[in-house]
Amino acid sequence: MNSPCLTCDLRRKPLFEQLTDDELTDIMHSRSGQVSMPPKQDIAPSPRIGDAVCTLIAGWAFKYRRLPNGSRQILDILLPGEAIGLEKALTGIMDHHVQSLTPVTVCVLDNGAVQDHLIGRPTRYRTLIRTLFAKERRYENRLAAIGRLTAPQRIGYLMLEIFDRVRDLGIGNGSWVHFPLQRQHIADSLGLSGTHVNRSLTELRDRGLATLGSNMLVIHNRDALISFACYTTSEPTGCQFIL
Amino acid sequence: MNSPCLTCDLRRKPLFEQLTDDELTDIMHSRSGQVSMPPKQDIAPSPRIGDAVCTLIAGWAFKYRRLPNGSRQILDILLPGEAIGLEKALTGIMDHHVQSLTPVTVCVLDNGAVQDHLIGRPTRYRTLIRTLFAKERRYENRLAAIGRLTAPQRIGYLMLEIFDRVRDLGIGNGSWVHFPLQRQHIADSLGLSGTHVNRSLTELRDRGLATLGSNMLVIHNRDALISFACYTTSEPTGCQFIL
DNA sequence: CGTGAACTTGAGGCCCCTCAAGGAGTGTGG
DNA sequence: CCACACTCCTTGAGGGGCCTCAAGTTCACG
Repeated sequence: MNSPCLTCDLRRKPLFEQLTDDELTDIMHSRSGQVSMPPKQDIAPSPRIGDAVCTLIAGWAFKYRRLPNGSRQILDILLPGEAIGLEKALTGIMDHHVQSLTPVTVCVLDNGAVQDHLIGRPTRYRTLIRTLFAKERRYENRLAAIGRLTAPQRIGYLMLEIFDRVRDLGIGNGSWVHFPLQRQHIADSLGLSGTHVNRSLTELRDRGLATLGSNMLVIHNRDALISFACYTTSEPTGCQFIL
Repeated sequence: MNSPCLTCDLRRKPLFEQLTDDELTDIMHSRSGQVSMPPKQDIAPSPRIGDAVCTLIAGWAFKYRRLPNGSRQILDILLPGEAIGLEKALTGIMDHHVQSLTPVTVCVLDNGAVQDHLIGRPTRYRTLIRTLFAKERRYENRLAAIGRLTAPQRIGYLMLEIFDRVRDLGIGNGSWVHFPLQRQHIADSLGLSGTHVNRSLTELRDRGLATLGSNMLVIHNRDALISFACYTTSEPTGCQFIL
């Protein structure tokens, strides 16, 4: 039951910090199970998982918040390897929801055990801090995009950001990637309306920059799209924290 | 020359982590000096400070980025106690500028010494992580505000956020605070134009919510403004990291 | 008193929103 | 096999929020 961590392919990817045997054993012991869910389900908080920490090991999800006026703001897209609810374990606060975008599988961990895991492991602290700084940069980029770019530019920015993150994970293939976000997800990520996202997508296609087909994104001219969307290409973060 | 840290009033404020004598001595030794600058000057990177880490000990500043199309996006307002350039020391990357908003004073530290300071001090690591999570929440709030609120709502949100941060620092006084942001600063923080900020300010005043006078913000009806601006009141973060 | 920066106010226009209806694809039940 | 429902995508029309450009006003400062 606790063996999967040792043979987990995801951890081995060069994007992530490579754990020592000691660390791996410790994580394994704090693992309480594995849960799979269909798309469009709230992962956290949820009846099945509560507000425990978990690691997304397969599938896509997104972090979002709902405003008093009913609208939804998507805060981040979550890819395999990302921790869900870590802030709940470490700071006691979790003021957003996480919903699955595709079928997902998560590893559920024990909150207290995660806190204990970090104690006495300064390397892990340092990696977590680097990862948090990287996320801060991503938020800053997003802020600049939403605040200062037009709709087609924002969409181009989102495309490039996701494209690069998928590529860094090592699951990209040339100039196209799997892209399970619907129009409304893009809209809620970028402060737009669903219908206008659609119009902007045709503009991106007509300009020969990128095409969004059925769950598939093709980038026709990366350099042109980068300059069109004012994209700041981010150098790989070194190693990313993973639980 | 190195004694000021021991008598520094800023560190004693309850908002910040209280350092042990050992930690304080260590910080003192990595201090290379103190610099004062007038408003509207770039603090980092700058000829006088380079890209060294420093702590803002008096005055207001802001973090910003300039886009290829010439526009400016303000990423965050910096208040006394905030570290400048910490990401440069810990991750090697610093892709924004910091400019003074009022006359400021910063304590300049040695980059390498700051890295060494953290090693072997898990409590400081933990505080830094909590502070980074808190900043992540602030960015998420800002993202939701810019993405999903109207101009007057966004401005109300910014007012409340700054008001609360100043109050948490212990330098607020009842229902008004010093507020050195100009129209254009507000605009560049919230993805608006300077002229429209002005129009929105008159709306906030006409609604009896808040008035922005010469470098002074008065909040007339806090509860009404909170509900108008969809503000999520943030519980104090416990203790904030300070160098 | 002249100068420059910031604030204020107006006019016109565009980007994006809202509302609405139709089309395409998919799963379900008869 | 087809009708039906449901979701998502697409396209259109109209309107409003915010932008841009521009001129006038206030204020600090030399």
